[in-house]
Amino acid sequence: MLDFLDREFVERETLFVEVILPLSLSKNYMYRIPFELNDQVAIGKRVVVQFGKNKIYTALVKTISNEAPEAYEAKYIIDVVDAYPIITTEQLKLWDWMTSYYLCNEGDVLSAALPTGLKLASETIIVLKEESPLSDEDGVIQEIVFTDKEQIILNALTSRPRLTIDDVSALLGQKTVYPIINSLLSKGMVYIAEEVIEKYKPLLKSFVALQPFYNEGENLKQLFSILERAPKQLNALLAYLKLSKQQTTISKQQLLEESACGTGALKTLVDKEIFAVYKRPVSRLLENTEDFVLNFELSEAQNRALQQIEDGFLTRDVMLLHGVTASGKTQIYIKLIEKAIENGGQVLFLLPEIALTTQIVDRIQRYFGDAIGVYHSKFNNNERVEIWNSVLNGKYRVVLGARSAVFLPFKELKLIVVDEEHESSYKQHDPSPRYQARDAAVYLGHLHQAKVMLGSATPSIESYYNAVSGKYGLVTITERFGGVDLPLQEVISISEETKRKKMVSYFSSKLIDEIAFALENKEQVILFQNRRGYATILICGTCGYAPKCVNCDVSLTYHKTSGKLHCHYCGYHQSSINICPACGSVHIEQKGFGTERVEEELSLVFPEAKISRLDVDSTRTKNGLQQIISDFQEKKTDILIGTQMVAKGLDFDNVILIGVINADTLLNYPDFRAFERSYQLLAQVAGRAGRRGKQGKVIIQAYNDNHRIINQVIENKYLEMYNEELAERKQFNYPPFTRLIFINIRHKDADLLNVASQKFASILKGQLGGRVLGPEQPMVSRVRNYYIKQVIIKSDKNTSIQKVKSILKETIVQFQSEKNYRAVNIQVDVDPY
DNA sequence: AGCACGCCGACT
DNA sequence: GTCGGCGTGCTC
Repeated sequence: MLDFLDREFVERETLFVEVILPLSLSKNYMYRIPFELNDQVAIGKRVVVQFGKNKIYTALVKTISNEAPEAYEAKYIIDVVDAYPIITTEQLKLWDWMTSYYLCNEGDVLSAALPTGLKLASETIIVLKEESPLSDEDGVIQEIVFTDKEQIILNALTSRPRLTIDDVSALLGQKTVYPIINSLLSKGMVYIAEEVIEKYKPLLKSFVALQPFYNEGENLKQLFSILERAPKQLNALLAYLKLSKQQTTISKQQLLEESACGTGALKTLVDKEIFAVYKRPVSRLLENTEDFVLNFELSEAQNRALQQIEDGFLTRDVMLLHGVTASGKTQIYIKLIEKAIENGGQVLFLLPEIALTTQIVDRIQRYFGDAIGVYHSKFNNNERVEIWNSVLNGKYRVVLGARSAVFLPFKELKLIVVDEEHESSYKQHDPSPRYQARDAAVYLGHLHQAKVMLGSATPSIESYYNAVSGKYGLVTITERFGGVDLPLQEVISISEETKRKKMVSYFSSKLIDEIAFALENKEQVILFQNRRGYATILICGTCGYAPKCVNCDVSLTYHKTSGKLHCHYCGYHQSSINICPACGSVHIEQKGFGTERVEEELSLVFPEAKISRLDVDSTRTKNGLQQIISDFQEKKTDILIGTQMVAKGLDFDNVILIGVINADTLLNYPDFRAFERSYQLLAQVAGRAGRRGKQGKVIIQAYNDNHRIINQVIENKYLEMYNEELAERKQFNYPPFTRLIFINIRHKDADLLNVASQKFASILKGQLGGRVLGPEQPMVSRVRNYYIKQVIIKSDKNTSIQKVKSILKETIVQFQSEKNYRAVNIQVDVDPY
């Protein structure tokens, strides 16, 4: 008896879990496990918990312990969602690293990592009570008086079964709604409930099956005679029997297509209990069953590089492949991927977002068939959940993805490829976690003992430095695949051309001649202008007034397509002006120009040419991007004008000419990386020219035609650029010789912000001395009505960055504990590039 | 994030 | 006066 009780006691151990909630909270919360769920709870599973007064969330179990928290009584978890953990221990380690490295909350990481479909949250709904209490228990009719607002809600509830808090707020046109809802609640007219929304819905498809009874030969024979006088139904039966020889399950859709019997006949068959229709969840993901093995041979240079990479991986975990544009890096990746999956491993292939919509994905997908998954923002929730599960259960051996793919639940990761590793889109700027996916990938590789392959034609200074200094291995390819020559590159001085009156609009005579020549030969052209919109700003020629955004400290950009002035920071727009609102003058001038204007001017010069535009504005609509790209690929367009989007991993085979309309704006950007970025962008743009057998041509127009960066691009001198940049970085204490942390301090009140940021900087300086710079006014000092000040920490290599971060964290806590500054928003951006 | 509570200005 | 906006604090 005692024995039994003892065992019972052990089994009924009181357990507590620490969970991560999908909210930006600075700490995790503890819940108690009810005994009956003890053996269902596990680390990495989701649990349903109540947080606060009535909100329900799914949270993720991080740790389990048998120690009760002392300071408070823990709430019970409500339920366990998953049968198996959906998060691996490696993922939890990656999250921990990200939380401490980028100084963010664990909830931020969780929110970024999990597809929305795996996050549940409840919503408060208001429902009308069936029995309205217009009489009390004694049957006495009571007069209940409603206010107008209460009446509005009651009326709405007669036509709609339920209202959300937002609905009520919209209905009343006011923000504070709880007093009214509470009043209705106390009058007994409504009740409120928390509805948990399951965001992921499996796709159900209808299948058809013959009732088992007719599987007997005799019965089936009889069935034929029964259906003799119903030809359509007989057709359906025949079609079914035919299909069932080839496959085990037959969908309703398939049967209808095969037999052309119509839904009516099928329904009759179901009613007669000859057929049964049932629903089953199916995958939304396209099955790539075609076995499309494309065989290709590596060139000698590629083989050499591959060998060097494999040798390098024997002693190093990270290799950098520096291969000129069109040197065939993708084929090398494919060989590496092949070997990794042959050894039973999984592979993560990171690409910039835009490149995921195109050829490279196609190429790799054809090669690896249905073992490959693609993960990026184009997919909806449901699809993302299915991809997640396919990675988790090991169905996907290879995943191509944008930066967020580092969060997928790999179990046997053996190789990570980061293509175009220099791309700035690997860095997430907003919201937190402000992580750099390339760096996270290196850490992820470390966690899985996987090899990491970074590749680029124009490596970032940091990565190249890591390679040169021996932290990474380095492999270089200097020749293009198939021996295609690098494009002929030429710089045109805009000032010279202007002086000689040879500019037609924004185009030099040389550029115009080359475009004309290309069009005559039915070749394609890309023009690059790194500004969107029509005119950069409008300015009054009389008084100098320029329209500015009402929410941000920037001038508005004129967009001709919409006929409006747009703010590129907050999305604000207003109608354009013909008369200066300050002085009444009609002399409004347009300064600067963007892609829209280039498009318009070019169509005047080449009215016959088919021109399209690739920028954020033209790709905003769904499929807009895909459409523009495929039209260009299929040669439906002759000339493509684009912002830097055209440089990001897009491959076009028939482009013979690239024109850079104005290289100066890039070079003049006030940032220590401006030259590096300019080199990368120009070299990448230039690399799009002449990829299939033909030598391409690149024309760069600039006022600063003698700029060293332009010369280095033209002469393809990456190393020279690297060395000069590195010397500059060393001299002025920039990465890779120091580490940067940006601290953006924001508040709606400019004066308070000034005081607060001064105070914050001085506390920090007290701890970190000269490593702290600022506060300074950033280039754009107000966005969405928040004023911004920036404090920068520049920490040299001899200082422990871990120490700096913990001091920073403490300083923020200390600063925020002061009442006046509690509302001041502080955002930390570690490695802000 | 979202909800309660408490303070304060602007109107029936 | 009272309604509604807004700032502040808390959630295991």
